Amino acid sequence: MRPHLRAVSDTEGLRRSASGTEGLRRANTGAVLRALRELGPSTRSELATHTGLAKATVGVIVADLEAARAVAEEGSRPGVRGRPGRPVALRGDRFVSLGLELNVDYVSAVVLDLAGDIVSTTSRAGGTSDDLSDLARSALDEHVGADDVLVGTTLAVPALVRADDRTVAWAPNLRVEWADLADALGSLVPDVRVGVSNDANCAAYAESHHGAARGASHALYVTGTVGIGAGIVQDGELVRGGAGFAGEVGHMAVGDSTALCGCGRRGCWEASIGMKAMLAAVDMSELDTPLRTAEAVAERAATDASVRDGLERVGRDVGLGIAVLSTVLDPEVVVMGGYFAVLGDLVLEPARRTLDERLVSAAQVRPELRTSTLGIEAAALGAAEQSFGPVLLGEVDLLA
Amino acid sequence: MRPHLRAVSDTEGLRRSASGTEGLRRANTGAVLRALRELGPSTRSELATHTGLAKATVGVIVADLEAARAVAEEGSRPGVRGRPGRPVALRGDRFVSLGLELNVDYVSAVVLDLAGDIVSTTSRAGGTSDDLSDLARSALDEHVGADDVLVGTTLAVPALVRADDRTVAWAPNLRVEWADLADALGSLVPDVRVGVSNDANCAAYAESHHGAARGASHALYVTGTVGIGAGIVQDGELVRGGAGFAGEVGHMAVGDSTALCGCGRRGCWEASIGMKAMLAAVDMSELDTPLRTAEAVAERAATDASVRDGLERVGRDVGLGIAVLSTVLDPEVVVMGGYFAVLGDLVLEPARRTLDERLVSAAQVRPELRTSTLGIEAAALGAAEQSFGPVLLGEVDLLA
DNA sequence: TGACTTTAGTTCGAGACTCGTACTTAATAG
DNA sequence: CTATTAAGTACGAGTCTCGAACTAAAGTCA
Repeated sequence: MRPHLRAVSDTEGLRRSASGTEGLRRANTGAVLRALRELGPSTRSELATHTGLAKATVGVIVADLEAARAVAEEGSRPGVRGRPGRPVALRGDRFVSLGLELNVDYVSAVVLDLAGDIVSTTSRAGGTSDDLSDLARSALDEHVGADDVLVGTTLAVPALVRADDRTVAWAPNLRVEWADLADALGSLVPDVRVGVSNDANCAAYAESHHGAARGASHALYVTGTVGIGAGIVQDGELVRGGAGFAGEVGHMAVGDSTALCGCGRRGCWEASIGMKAMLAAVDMSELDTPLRTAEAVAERAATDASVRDGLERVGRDVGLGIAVLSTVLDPEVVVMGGYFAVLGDLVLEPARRTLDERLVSAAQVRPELRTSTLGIEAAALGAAEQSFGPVLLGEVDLLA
Repeated sequence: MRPHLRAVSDTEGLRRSASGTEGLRRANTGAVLRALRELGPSTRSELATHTGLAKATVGVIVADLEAARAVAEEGSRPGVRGRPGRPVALRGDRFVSLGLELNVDYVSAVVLDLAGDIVSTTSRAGGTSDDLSDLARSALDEHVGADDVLVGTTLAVPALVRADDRTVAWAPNLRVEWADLADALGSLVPDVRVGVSNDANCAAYAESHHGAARGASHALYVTGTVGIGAGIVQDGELVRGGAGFAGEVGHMAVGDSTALCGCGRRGCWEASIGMKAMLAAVDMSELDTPLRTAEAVAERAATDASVRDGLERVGRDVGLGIAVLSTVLDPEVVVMGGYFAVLGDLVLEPARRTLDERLVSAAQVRPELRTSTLGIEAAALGAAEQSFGPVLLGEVDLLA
C-alpha cells in the first residue's frame, strides 16, 4: 500500500464550481492548464493572450503551479528579438489519474499524468473483481510514488451506468458483486473519488483526446464485437442522456429488418453488423478472441472475393447506421473501434459510399470515418482522462 | 422607430465569461436570476441557500437588480415565526427579448420578458423578408417601450443553420435574400445581437422551458408536417453538432425501407411518417393548411376504422424512429409537435407500444411521449428564450 | 562597443468582489 | 411584556484580477 498517497479531496473541491474569489482562481487555473495542454510548452505571455488573462495574473498562477510541481520551466527558445520567453510545460511526475476497465474476459489499467502522457498501460485476461483490483494495485505500486497525487479513478464497464456516474443499472454480460468491487477499490485508493462509466463512452472520450478524433470537438465512436455500442462527444463533453444510457445503438432498428438479434427482436443494427452477422456474411466461424477472428477474416479477404463481397454487404449496413447517427448528431469525425478497426477499409469503404448516398443535403459534409488507433486500452485511457476533467475545468483544486 | 431603445451590448458583454471579479459578479447574478426563474418569488435567504452564496452577497446582488428594475419586492408572507422574509420576484416590464420565426407560409413574433412570461405573440400569413420585418416592427412598437431593454433577438428558420448561429447553409424551402433580411433586422434593432437558429431546435428549447418538457433537462422534440425535424436538448442546452446541423432526422433510414421520399432516396423516415405518407395511409387528400388537414383526419378517424388503422400503421413507424432516437439520446421526455400534436393518441398510442417493444433492456425506462402544447408560436417562443440564455448564464451584464 | 529597440516578466497599488460575524429589525409564542 | 426566532444589513478582512510602471534580457544597428 501507499500510505502517503495524497488525494485531491472530493467533498471539498467539488462543492461549488465558482462563487467566491478562490473559485475564480480555480477556474482561471483550469484555463491555464487547458491552454498548456492545448498549446504545449508556452511562455507566460502566450498563456496570457490565449486565456485572455492579464500577464500579471498568469504570472501568479504559474508560480503557484510551479510550487505545486504541476509545471516546470523549460529552456528558453532564443533567436527572436526581445527578451526571450521562458516556456513552462506541464509536468507529468506528480499528478496522475488511474483509469480501469473491467470487461467480460479482460481487465485493463492505465495511469495517465497531468501532461496527458500515458505513464503505464497494462491488460490481462480475466474478468473478476479480484483480477481488476490486483491489476490496479500493481499499477499503483509500480507507477504512483508516495509523494504523488492521485486526482481520481474511473472504472469503465460494459454496462448501463446511471447518470450519477457511480452505479450500474444493467450489466447482462458481467457477473460482479458491485458492492464488493466498490469496497475493494475504495480501500485501494482511500479518499479518492471513484467514478464508474460506460466503456464505449470512455473509449469515445479517449479517441477525442488522444486518438483518431483528436482536435474534433464533436465526435462519435462506434465499437463492436458481438455487441455494438457507441459514445457521443459534443463540444468536448460526453453526451450521457437523462438516465445516463445514451449511446446504446446496438439495438436500434437499422439495417436488415428481418435479421434476428440475440436479444430476441428483429431488425437491430447489431443483427446486421455485429460480429456474428459479419461472420455469417463471410461464411467463417469464430476463433478464440474477437481480435484474432477479425484478423483471420482480413487475411482471407486478401485472397477470397466472396469474403470481400460479404464485408461489402456488412459495410453498407454499417454506413446506413452511421448515416442515421450522423444526421441526428452531426459529428465531425466518426471513429470505428472493435473489429471494424481490424478490418478497416474492407468495411469502411462501402460504409463511406452508403454514407455519401444518404447525406441530407449538398450543404452537409460527410463526417470523416476513421479507424481507432488506441487498441484495447482505449476505454481505460478514456476513464483516466475523465478523472482529469474536473481538474482541467477548474472544478477542483490541485494546490494546497 | 424607438430611438431610446437600449440594448445589452454584445461586444462588451460576451467578451469573456468569467475571469475578473466583475465576471464573477455576472456569474453570481446569473445564478440568482436562474434561482428566481426556478423557484418563483423568493426571499434573500431562500436565494442564499439555493445558490450557495452568502446572505450578504445575495443582498448586494438583489439590491443591484432592484435598482436596474429587474426584480421587485412583493408583499411579505406572514404566519411563520421570526422576522418575515421579503420575497423578491422577477419583473417583466423592463427586460425583454424578441423571438421571430420565418417559415414557408407564415411569420411569427413573440416578445418574452425576463420573468419568462409571454408579453405578446402574433402570427401572420406570408413568408417574405418584408412580412417578417413588418411583424417584428409592430411587435416592438406595441410592446417594447422606449425605456425597455431588448436583451437579444433570435430568428428561427426551417433551414440548416451553421454553428456560428448567424448564417444559413441550406434552406431549400425558403426564397429569401439573407443579406437583406440581416440588414432589415439589424436596422430594426440596432446594437442588439441577432441570432439565427433552426426552427426545430427553437421549438425544442421552448418545449423544455415552457411546454410539455418543462422540468426535464433531457428532452427530444419531433415535429412534422411534410418534412420531419427534431431538436435535442441535453442538460438543458441544445445539441447542435459540429456544423450546427444536428437533429435533421427526416431523412434517416428508418421505417419502410422501400418508401420513396421526396428527396429521391428510399427508406427515409419522412417517407413513412411525413404528412404525405400519413395521408396516403388513411386515403385522404391534403387541404389548404397542414393544421386543417390533420384536423380533418382526426375527425374522420372518430367514425372510420380504416382511418384509424392507417394511423396505427403510421404510429408504429413513428414509434420505430422514436425508439432509434431514444436509444441514442436517452431523453426523459419526447414532445411531438406538428401534425402529431393534432392527431394525438391516434398516432402516439401505437408509437408507445412499438417503443416498449424496442427498449434495450429492463433497466431502461420508456421516455414519456407527449404532445406539444405550444402551438404555432413554439419556434418563435424558443427563439426568444434563447436570447435570454446568456443573461441567465451570467455571460452578459444586465446592469450598467 | 554601446546606445537603442523589442519583448518577457514582475512589482505594486487600486478596485471589485465574497464572506463571516456581529448587529439590527420584525415578526410570533408564551 | 419578554423571550425567541429568523431575515436582512453593516462592516471589516481576505482574495483576486488588472493596468501601469518598471526591470530584465535578449537582438539590432551605428
